[in-house]
Amino acid sequence: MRVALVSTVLPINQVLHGNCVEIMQTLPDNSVDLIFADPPYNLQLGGELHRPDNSRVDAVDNDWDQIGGFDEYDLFTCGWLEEARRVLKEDGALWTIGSYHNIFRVGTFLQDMGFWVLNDVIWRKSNPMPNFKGTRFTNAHETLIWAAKHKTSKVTFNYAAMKSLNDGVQMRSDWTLPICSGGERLKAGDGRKAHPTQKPESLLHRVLLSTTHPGQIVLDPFFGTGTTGAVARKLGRKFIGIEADADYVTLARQRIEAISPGDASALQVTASKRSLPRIPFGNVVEAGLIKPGDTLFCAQGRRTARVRADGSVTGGGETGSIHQVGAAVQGAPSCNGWTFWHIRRNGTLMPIDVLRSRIRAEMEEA
Amino acid sequence: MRVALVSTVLPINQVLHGNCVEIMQTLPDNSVDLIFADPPYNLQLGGELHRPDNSRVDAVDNDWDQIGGFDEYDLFTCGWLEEARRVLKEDGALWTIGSYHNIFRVGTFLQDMGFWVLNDVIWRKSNPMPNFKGTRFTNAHETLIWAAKHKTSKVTFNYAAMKSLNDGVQMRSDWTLPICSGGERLKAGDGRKAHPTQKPESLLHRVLLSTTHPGQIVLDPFFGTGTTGAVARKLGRKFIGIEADADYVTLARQRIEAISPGDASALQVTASKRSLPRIPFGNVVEAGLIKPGDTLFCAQGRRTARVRADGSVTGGGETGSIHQVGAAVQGAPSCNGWTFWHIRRNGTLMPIDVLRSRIRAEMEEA
DNA sequence: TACTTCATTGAATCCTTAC
DNA sequence: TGTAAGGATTCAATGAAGT
Repeated sequence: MRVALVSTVLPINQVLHGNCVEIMQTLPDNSVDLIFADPPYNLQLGGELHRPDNSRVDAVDNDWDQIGGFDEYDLFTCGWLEEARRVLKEDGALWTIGSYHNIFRVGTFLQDMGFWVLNDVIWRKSNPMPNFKGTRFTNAHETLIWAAKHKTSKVTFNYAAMKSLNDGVQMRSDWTLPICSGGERLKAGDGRKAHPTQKPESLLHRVLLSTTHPGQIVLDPFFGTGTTGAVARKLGRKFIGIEADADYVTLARQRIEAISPGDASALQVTASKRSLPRIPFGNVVEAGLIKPGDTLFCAQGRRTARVRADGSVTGGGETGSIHQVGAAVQGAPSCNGWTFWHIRRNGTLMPIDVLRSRIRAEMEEA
Repeated sequence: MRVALVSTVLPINQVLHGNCVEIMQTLPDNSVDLIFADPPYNLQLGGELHRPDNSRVDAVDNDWDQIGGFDEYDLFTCGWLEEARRVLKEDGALWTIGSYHNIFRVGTFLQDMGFWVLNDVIWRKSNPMPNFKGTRFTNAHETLIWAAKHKTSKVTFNYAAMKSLNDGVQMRSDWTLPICSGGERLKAGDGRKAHPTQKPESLLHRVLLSTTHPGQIVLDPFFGTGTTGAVARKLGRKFIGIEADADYVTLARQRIEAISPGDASALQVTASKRSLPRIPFGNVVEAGLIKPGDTLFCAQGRRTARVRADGSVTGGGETGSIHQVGAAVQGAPSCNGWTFWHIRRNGTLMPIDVLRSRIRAEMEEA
């Protein structure tokens, strides 16, 4: 048995040729930010599944063998998932994709291992292959699972960017995207499709844009012809690809080589407000934008509070922060004082958040 | 231990009160044509959740949904699935529904027991509850599994009826249907919803219409307030309902009693209006038709904006949607960005609406 | 009556940082 | 580790109330 040598230098932006479990064994613990895994679906095993002794798993087509088939598939799934989990950073997350042939099993093992499911996401194919025999519903979707390494992991989620990508409404758990075809579909030398299940770049675009920051490292243990790497390069993310098939490795390397990496300025996305620097309300008073003794109003002008020199306010018999008093006067469990309270300027009410924005802008100029 | 007495007469069109496993034990082998099961999802909710307007979300906090950890839930799942399988005819099929909390486990056990998955079907909710805290994708769907008792079972599938229901094109594995609300939603005496997870009749309509013939017997072991029975009666199918909660049993009996059987015409109201699908500008970026960093021009070429990876654009000192920035650079109150903005292709300017049309065309090709 | 506005609500594993 | 505090966060449908 081969002894894995753990490297200290990550093979960034490389396509590694070999068995994904063995190669992941050479990577250190807690080292990648995201994993995207598109494992074999246990449909056409295509020689990609092997038993621990390296004998090939034969295709099976009766009930008894089918259950045996699940056993083999389950072993295979646990194998790569365990290594993937070890390599993943504590605040990292994993995406995997599959169909009803395999996704229930992958999802169950994920949960049993302690991964924390954040969403299951449906890729609705706008142009799926029909069911030619008319015996079932058109199999028009695949299922992705987005899961954190732990329940407590602080994963990356670019909420505002997703909302922006969806014309200003919250992105849903079902994504309608066309399958990979046309010029995007890689062809082999004989003009036929190079890979049977090449994923569309639009799918990876959404995965990487939503759950990574530029510069973060994405590991794809079933790299195929390198869609993950191609999109990572376009979006300024780093990747590590692992692929067992030598032809695919060659194709993927050529494909990624030909892509000009996205420049940083074009990769700016809508930032979430949570990531902006925190401004205490006292700074607004200190800056003279509001004076001690000034009155704050709610949007309707019916509730009021009085500003004090230290940035606390008094209203409804309470004294405290703008948030605490805002919550108190409404009898609400919480309140964002920045948007709740207003000041009167030129006869109209203006949210005090405008003043915070002014201070933030001044900080930018410095 | 209680000894189950197996009856030879099926309790057709009855709502049985009790534990579903114990009651199924009184039913003979191979006796029902279809099973529809909506088991507890075992949601593990934290504390209270409030909407941005500070109103409290009325969550599912019923005892019956708290099964325990994965181990207990798995035992529970195996228990009802085994009995369900025994009671099912050899050519019968089972539907079950769930979310990512439980569906992977149910699906895995189904497969392990020898059920043969025919489709997983996605119920896309047209009006789901949003993710109020902006921490994940809107959980906008639930997953159904349709599985035959055996791989070789000759199950009922009304292909033509489904095609007709879908305006003459093959029914897909994703179904867009609204959640249960309005007059259909059963209310308790206090005017609040009687059951936290009542399913829409449109969903059961599609399930029963697609996979049963009139006169066949449908068993629902988690009957709740009886949606399965109500739709079965409307569609001329027979049902057996089992429900552990006495209040739900009473409500279900009243509900079904009030339905005139075979009155299917009342259900023909869910026909979908076909309007042009809304395409967010972000889809054009994801599809690679425009790249992050590309420049948009107005028709005269004098105003420009720069495209970002999340589908927002920057121009005239503003960042936002194509519509917002289009309005800003003109100093106009509003703007249709699809017709205002152009891209340069082969030396000429072309409205970006052309790219939207291209995406719509791909979606139509299905 | 027609239209607008506002309040309500739905299977939800729903915050983050500093002390 | 827990606690306290700042402050970020919603879409579609229904129905009642107001104009």
